Amino acid sequence: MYCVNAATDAPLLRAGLSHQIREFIVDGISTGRWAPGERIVERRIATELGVSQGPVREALRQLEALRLIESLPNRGARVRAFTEEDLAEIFPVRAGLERTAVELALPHLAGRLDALEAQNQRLAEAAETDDLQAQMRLSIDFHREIVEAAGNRLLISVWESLGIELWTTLSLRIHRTEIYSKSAEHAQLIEAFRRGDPAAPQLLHDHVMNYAP
Amino acid sequence: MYCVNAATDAPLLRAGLSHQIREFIVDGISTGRWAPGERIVERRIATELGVSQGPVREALRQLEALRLIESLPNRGARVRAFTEEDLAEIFPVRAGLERTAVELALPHLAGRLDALEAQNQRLAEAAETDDLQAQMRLSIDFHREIVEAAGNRLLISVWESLGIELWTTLSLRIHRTEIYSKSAEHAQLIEAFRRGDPAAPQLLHDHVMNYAP
DNA sequence: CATTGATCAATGATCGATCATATGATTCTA
DNA sequence: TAGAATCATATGATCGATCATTGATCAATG
Repeated sequence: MYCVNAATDAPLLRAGLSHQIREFIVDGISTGRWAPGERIVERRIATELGVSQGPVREALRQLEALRLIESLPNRGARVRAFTEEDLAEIFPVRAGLERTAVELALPHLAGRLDALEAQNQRLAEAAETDDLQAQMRLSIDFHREIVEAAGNRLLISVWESLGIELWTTLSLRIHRTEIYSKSAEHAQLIEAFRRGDPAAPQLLHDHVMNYAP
Repeated sequence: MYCVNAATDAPLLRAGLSHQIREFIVDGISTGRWAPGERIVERRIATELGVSQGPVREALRQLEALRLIESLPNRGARVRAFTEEDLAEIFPVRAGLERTAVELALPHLAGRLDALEAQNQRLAEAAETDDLQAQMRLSIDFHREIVEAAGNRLLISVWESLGIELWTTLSLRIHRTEIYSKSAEHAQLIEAFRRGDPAAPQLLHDHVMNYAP
């Protein structure tokens, strides 16, 4: 059993319908189909994708959690106007969370250094190519590895909820911002972790803030 | 137009149905109607409240975001088993966010000191009573005031998403944990803010961590 | 006896239709 | 004609019903 996207005829497997609808809308936003501030009408999407209103609603709620859209009771959803400011707000929060992550992880980060170095190696290799998307993903993976090393599930889930990858992608497409994925900086961080440097949390914090616009 | 809770006959206004259902479930969890680990069946609640499945689903998704329940695709939702560990995980995250908040707020926190002192005054007064719930709420309000002073909307929303009030209430009811709402400590913090003490962020961080179990 | 496959009940996921509200157009009144 | 009242339309919110997946039960098989 499957659905068909009326526009592209691409078959969509049933499992995780709202998930797929979410991807569809994200794509529509990042390609500019829906301009910032524009309304997103549940039923219109439902009709277009050949699904019903329910899954679309769920998708919109998920996008609201990612701060990609705003919605008011009885008045529907609209695409947020991502200003530079919106983007800038992410960095202090992310930096603060990752600083905490290192504080928590430092005791048992020693056993994870291999994974971090492997990660960073891949980033260094990708830096040779011009696949920005891949560089970004690898760079984020490096940070994710650290956050996971903290062993605090809430911290991970809060960090993931920032939707860093998504927002960075949008920022690339919409604001044409630069990406700096300096594996050299990451190497320095790894060294700090290795020697259990008490300044390591702050080092990572500042490293993140350096990305900020 | 209204619905009636079949159990209590309390009329529920239509507006914000999923909101009210959420409160109903939260209440059921905190009073032990649903034990930790127990399944929460969408249709059973829907029938009991005389509503349909949709709003119940939405309520459950909200509770999932608050980490009060867990749910798996096609397998429904169950009450999380809030261990001491779950509770403990909140504190480092909260402490990290509030440290960041002070870092951001410090420059323009001077103008907000009055509000903070008023807040803390109310807490001091409530400490005379034995209304723990009120003390907790006031204590949290003090911290919220600081987070809001940072002027970073994302930070606020992430901090709010921790559901500190809810979790503290549950912790009170389930684990019978103590609450320390030391307005004296808050007064010290205010002093640090007043003199723009660069250690203020860390002071708040440590203050929060002192609450941790 | 353990394993596999079929069957079935429970229930989450989805659907199509209806209800209710917000917004804008239209009419009415002073 | 300005402002209030009324109506029409679009659409979010909710409903009742159906589809599909899961997990349990149990028979058949090796």
